[in-house]
Amino acid sequence: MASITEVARLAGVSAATASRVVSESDYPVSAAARARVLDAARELDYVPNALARGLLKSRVPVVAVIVHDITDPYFSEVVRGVEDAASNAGYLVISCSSERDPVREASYVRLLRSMRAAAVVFAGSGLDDAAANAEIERHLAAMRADGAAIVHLSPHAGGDPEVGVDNAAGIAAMVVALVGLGHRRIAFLAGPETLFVARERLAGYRRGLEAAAIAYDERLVARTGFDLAGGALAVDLLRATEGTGSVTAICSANDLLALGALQRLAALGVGVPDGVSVAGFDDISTAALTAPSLSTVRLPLRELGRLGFEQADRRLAGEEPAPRRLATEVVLRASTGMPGTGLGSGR
Amino acid sequence: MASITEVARLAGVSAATASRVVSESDYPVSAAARARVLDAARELDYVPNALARGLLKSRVPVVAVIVHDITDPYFSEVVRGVEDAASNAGYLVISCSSERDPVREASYVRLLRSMRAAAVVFAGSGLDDAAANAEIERHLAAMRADGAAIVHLSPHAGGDPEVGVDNAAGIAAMVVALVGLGHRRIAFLAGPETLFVARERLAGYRRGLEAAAIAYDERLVARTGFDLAGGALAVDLLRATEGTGSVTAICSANDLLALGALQRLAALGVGVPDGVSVAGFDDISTAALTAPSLSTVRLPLRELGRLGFEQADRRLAGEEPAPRRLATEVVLRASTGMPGTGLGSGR
DNA sequence: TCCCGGCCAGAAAAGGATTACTATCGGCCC
DNA sequence: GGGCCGATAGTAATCCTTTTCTGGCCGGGA
Repeated sequence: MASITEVARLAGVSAATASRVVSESDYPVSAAARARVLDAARELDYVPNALARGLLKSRVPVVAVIVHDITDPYFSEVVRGVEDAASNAGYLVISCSSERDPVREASYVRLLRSMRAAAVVFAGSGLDDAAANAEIERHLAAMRADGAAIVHLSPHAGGDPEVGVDNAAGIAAMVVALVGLGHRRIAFLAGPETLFVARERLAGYRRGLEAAAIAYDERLVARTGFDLAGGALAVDLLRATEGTGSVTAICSANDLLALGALQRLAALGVGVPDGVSVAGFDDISTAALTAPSLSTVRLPLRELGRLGFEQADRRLAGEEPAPRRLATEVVLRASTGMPGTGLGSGR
Repeated sequence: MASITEVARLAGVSAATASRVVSESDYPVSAAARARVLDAARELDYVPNALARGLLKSRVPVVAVIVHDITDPYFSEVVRGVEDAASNAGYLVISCSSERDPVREASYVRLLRSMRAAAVVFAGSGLDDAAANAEIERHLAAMRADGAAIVHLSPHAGGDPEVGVDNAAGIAAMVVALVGLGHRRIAFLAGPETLFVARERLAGYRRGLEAAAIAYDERLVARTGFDLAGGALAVDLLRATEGTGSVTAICSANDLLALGALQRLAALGVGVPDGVSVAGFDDISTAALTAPSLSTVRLPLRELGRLGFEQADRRLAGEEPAPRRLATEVVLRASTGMPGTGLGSGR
């Protein structure tokens, strides 16, 4: 591969001049020299070495997105949003699936630090795990000191996200919508307690109940993993609990839980929504494809990613942009309806 | 951020010695010096600069995956497979959504070249677009000459993939399975003609018909985009064609097409499978979640990604691994059954 | 005529790590 | 005792680009 030196030699100028031309510096270069350099660069198929450049600038045009799992439609959508904005700005996007494993996450962040990534966007919620967060925070501090931008899209140990959605308000709105349909016994699939975002959503559930003057009943809250399997398990847990037969609606902290519940309910012969109504949260692309199609709360995921990059970009430019909070929207599809026969029905 | 020089100074040794310790070279270093260097590195929170290292080695521990769209479950699954294998080997994964736009793809490859990515894995099928492929090929040639590994997981302009599946055999097997259920009039949603993989799958459809001694009928083949919208459109196209009312099964070149068809058929009031049977291809995670759940051909997508990285890794190690072909498997779910009332039924 | 400012070109240093090469020292063989 | 070898340590070159600094040259003002 040709280097700037070879381009300079072919063009009959110094490396400095060649560099000024190809990197579009505003240092003045005569038109003649400029043309010769451009010709030489084309001739040699010159592509600048981003590593050499990065070594000097202590930053390489790469933004990383830390997700829990790239195959989760929630995260792939966010990553796509980051990528749309980032590629316009000439950045590449690294995606890291941490599987919610703090050790993996830490080793990713270390690698990103060693690569001098310009920015790190944390798409997933942080975990409440002090020991693990310590190492991550050490790396992040070093990166920040070095000029990198760190952006969170979900609540985390360090506080609120720079760009995010109002999770509590979103869930509360769904609870209110369910109440509007006539439901009074509404269960909640809460996901894991260690996840900050899950806590916010649980708080939203409580707030929604409060707004409807319905008493909070701990027995109606199922805490499981944040995925399909967790949703199925939650249904079983709920049904095994005393006093849940009269539940007519299940509100979920995310779509995957709701989808898992849907599958399990179908297997159990509980109709949806004529037995129980089921609502999700996130509006991942699959939600509209299931049968019955899933009522949920739409999060502008791609937009979230786009704004996440934009926030990072402005930070890199030395600005101090204000935090952003995006609006959510309740989307009622076929999985919710008037109160039915209840969770206790079916086989 | 501390450099190796500072570590060396604190340890009271030369940079060379410090480097030999932290990079685990097999050059002999006394136990005493080694311990002092390790202590100093820990003390200074030293993390080697991957750019400096990469500048020297002309390669950075990054593997890129070129996909059409990371939000397509097919691709996110493949990317995840690459990542699983790559992160074990200490690599980061860059994903690039080209949107099947050759210009975008070319600019991504250029960026990867400038970054000295160690490997590029093309997850999606190539497009038959000579002009666009020329620039890409120029960059790839330079990267290969520089020691990078290029791996394709789908057929492309340059020929067969290094790791891939037998698309034709997979589709043919599904056609045979449909024939086994009693179908004789089987339509095919082919996707775009310009996509190499779509051509292979169409060939598989013809081969399957041939095996069942059914004449190929061009009117039963719908060529559209490779996504949900394409599937819906294909149903409309088919229904607008003379002589398709008797079609009892729709075989699709990928799951997204089949899912789009499913949605459209539901809207049209054509039952599945009692009106027509619908079959997909790929077995993306959504396929099992729809209603009716989608019969399809399972591709080991994650495994494909894993092996793609492994192939790249072995190439980087100087080996010349043999191409791999992975087996596919017909998965019959609820969207297929005995021949029904036909595509012409419904509203 | 002399000096100064503007324009442009180039030399050289810096950024961080690796490695080929050189150097030192103790010990061993003849 | 001289020469040589093995084990370590260090020096310096190298990867490629950017940028600061120096300097040449030309035109214009005093």
